Amino acid sequence: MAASIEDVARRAGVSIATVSRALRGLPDVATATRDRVLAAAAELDYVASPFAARLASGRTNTVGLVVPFISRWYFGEVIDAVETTLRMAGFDLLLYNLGDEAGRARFFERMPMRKRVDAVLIASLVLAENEIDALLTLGCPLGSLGLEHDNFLSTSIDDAAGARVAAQHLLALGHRRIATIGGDPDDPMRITPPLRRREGFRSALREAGIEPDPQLEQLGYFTLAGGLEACDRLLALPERPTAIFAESDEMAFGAIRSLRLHGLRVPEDVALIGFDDHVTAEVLDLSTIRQPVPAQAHDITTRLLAAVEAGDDEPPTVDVVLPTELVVRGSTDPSRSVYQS
Amino acid sequence: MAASIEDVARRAGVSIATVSRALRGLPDVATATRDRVLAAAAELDYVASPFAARLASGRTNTVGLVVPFISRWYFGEVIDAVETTLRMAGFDLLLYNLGDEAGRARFFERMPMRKRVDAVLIASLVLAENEIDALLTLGCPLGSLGLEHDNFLSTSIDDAAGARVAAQHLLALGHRRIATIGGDPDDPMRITPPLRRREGFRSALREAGIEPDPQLEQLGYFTLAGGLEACDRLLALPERPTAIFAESDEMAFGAIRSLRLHGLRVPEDVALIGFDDHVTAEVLDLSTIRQPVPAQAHDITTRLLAAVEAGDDEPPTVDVVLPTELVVRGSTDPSRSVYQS
DNA sequence: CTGTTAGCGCTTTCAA
DNA sequence: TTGAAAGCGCTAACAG
Repeated sequence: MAASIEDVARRAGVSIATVSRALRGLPDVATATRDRVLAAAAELDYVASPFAARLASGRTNTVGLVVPFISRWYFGEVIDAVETTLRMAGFDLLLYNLGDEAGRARFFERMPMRKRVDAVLIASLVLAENEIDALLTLGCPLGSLGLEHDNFLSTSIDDAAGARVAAQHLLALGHRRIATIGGDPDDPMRITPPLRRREGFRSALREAGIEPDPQLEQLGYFTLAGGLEACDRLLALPERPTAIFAESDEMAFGAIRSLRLHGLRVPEDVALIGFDDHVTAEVLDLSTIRQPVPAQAHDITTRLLAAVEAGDDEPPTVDVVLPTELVVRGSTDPSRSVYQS
Repeated sequence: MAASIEDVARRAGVSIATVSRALRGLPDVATATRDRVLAAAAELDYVASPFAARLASGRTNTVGLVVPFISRWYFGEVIDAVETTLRMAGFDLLLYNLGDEAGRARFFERMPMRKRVDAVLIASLVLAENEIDALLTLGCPLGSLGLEHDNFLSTSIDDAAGARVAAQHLLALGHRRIATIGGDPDDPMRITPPLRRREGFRSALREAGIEPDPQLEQLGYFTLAGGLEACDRLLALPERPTAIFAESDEMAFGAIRSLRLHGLRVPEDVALIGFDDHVTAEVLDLSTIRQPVPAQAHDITTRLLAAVEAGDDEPPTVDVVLPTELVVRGSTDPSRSVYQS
């Protein structure tokens, strides 16, 4: 069997209490004693049993991360960054994937993280009242990525502002008939961006004296295939748009494909801008609104850990908003285009 | 504070041992007693403390999943499927992302899963001797996804056979000058597919009496951008290939982009086939070799859990190989093409 | 079928 | 600065 704290204590000639203190770097341990303990632990290849430690201390050293999906670009980036940040802080990551409505309902009903995490991070979910209540019963710091919630720490971008910038970029290029491909605000999974990006887009048009045309707002469901179909519908209109704002790069990729299949050139026939700055956007020469996903994930995770460290079970709501950035590439600017005509 | 087992025992008028048995569904509990316990637990909204249970039983009800990357299609699918399977079995998922060589070295040195998992699943990694030894010290069932290892349960596909089928498909279409875009067999991260897919590709050519031409084998590093550049290099050859086999769909997507930028038609000028059947392959009308990622992940996870359940710390090596399937789309078959010419 | 009693391997007072 | 001892909240014999 693996060595226990008693083995180390015996070997170092001290009590188990001293071993515990020495190994955790607590003060009030003589340097010589600490060295002896460290040496003994190293020789025995000792690691503390996390479960015993958790039971005794009440701290789990684990953070729960809740995502609606795993296999989408944004969430992959989030999981990656959160995992890295937690790992460096010596925390474990407990991952919960909602998957669909049924999974979401089951999750909030059973609250499977009860008694097993020090903090919870929710990624890009618009939470209902009862869902928030369920999380609050956990009695630990709560974090939200992508939008604010009362009683949550949050880190996000200004989706509306980003969408405005995208629309304004197209307007500045002289476009007046601008379409958007977006998520479904009524999607039962209620993920964050749809509502706000749509809103920002519309406000930019209105400021330019253009009344948003419902026909020019198509649903792409945040998938490539959805973006393709939405673009097909736009191109089937009697008067097609001269520019398209896709509320995510993945939908923009689908739009590129659709435009190609229709024999239309980008940006000469139709200009296109996305949102996210997906790794693939550069390759496809897609203009976009860049959002810093790893930075957001790192920021919220770090602050959540700080709250745990401070023993602050209900930290005051603090919302951090990170900037987005317009990235102009060939899909809107012909002078930069690497597309074939 | 949350209710403990004693609260439930008191409320149900039984001992804590009975509560434990009743709640875990053990036999030898009178139905009436069980009902009373269940009712009391429900009223108190009781859930057992996993840490106390783990400490007492020695079982962690947790499986460690080790992946080299998170933000790649294959691994996203794997994480998703493993998480779902574990969740349904009441197990927690502990996710470890290697990220790069340094992270990989750190992982195998510290073995951060020691004393915290009942089984370990390694995704698509070619393990070195010392890495295998490190894992064996965990003394729990080990699983490998994507290739076999001694002393591991494994589930994979026959990468070589899949690649052969891809090459044979191109040969059957009359192509003789066939290129491949693959991973780097010398990649320090040593992920699985590169070696075998390359091998299968070459053997198919040889059987057709064609000696593989090193110039026609380019590295795409399993990324879209890498695939694009590899394809650029192929098209820059004095005599360009008439068909390309990309060892992953993501690299094939890059190749599609490259071909487009060169003004070449698919499949008229250059035929293209990928490997994986990425969700996007259908949208891009890409022929490919379909591999069942969720099924593989589910199979290995289920068998790993069975070994845990059986208390079988060193289950005999059993390698399951799931079939791949040729999916013909427009990128190789002009008659099915939806591409613009 | 049910209760009693030891632990599981740590952390954390409290004394010394 | 260190040690003794009392738990943390369960599970698992062992009796009865």
